[in-house]
Amino acid sequence: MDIQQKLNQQGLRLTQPRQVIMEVLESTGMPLLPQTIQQRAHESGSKISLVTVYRTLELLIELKLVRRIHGQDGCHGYILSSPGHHHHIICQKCGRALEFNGADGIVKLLDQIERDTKFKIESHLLQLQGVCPDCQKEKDHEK
Amino acid sequence: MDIQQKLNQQGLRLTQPRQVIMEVLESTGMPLLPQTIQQRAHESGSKISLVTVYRTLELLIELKLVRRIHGQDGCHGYILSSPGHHHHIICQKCGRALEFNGADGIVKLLDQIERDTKFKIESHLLQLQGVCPDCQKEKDHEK
DNA sequence: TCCTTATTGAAAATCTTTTTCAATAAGGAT
DNA sequence: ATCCTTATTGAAAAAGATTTTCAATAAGGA
Repeated sequence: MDIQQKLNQQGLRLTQPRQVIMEVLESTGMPLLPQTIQQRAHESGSKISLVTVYRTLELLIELKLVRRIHGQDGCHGYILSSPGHHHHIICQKCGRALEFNGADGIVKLLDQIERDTKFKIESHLLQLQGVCPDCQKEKDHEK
Repeated sequence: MDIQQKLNQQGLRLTQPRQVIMEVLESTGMPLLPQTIQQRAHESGSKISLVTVYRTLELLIELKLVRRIHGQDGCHGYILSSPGHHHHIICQKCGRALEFNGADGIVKLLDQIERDTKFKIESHLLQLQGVCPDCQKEKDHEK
């Protein structure tokens, strides 16, 4: 089911701005701030109000097409997300993000924590920072 | 080394407002918003400017005495943190937070992810939500 | 092509966080 | 105990981020 259908299903419409915002997010593999999304849209020839960016992101999050990414400082970006449960690892150098699921490792970890803490775990937020393979190579060249 | 010493070490001072803010955080085991911290301080008889709350939190984070907690909505709270590396699990019912480290489970998980993604992992953000033992009991009573 | 109604954009409102600067208070020196 | 230096505070203002309002526009079914 594509986005068009997802929207129509709920009486919503696939509009120009919504398409453009999706394209901006698709063309970048990294978390973007609402401001940045607006800029990129402008650069590619579509003037979109910042208000619309906010509204669209909210919508896309509901549709599970986009996720919020948290920085240590609290400021957060938005990134396209494929369906299903997974997490993001973000490169400190180039900013690109990669999805991973690490499914069984996480399940084991959560089981262990449930035993240790006696909490019933309902949801988790896991986000990694590191250096991607490409940027590791560059680092080597510099030396 | 207590907070007094930590501060003096850097030419900083342990002031009334800083003490009060620490007390507020100590007396609650859950993440609080800056606003809420100010309110609690008022309630216990100390009028502190919101500006001071922000500044103090920033300082306490540098001193590793406090951590930021991220909500799904991006709005974040601040919570007291004991030294060392660990994470927080937050109860959805009562809001209380518990620290855990789950050290080896996490190390294994990160190793696995490094192998899978070829990223070099530098840091991670892990935060859990669930129901604490006490609130699980209450749930049973209701039934 | 028309019509209904979801959507957009501009401006204003709201909320959060940071900066500025004069007044205050911590804590070492006397 | 008192003085002095300077870190810290609070009030107001600035800056930034996000949301609301409302009239104008445009999607998509009839």
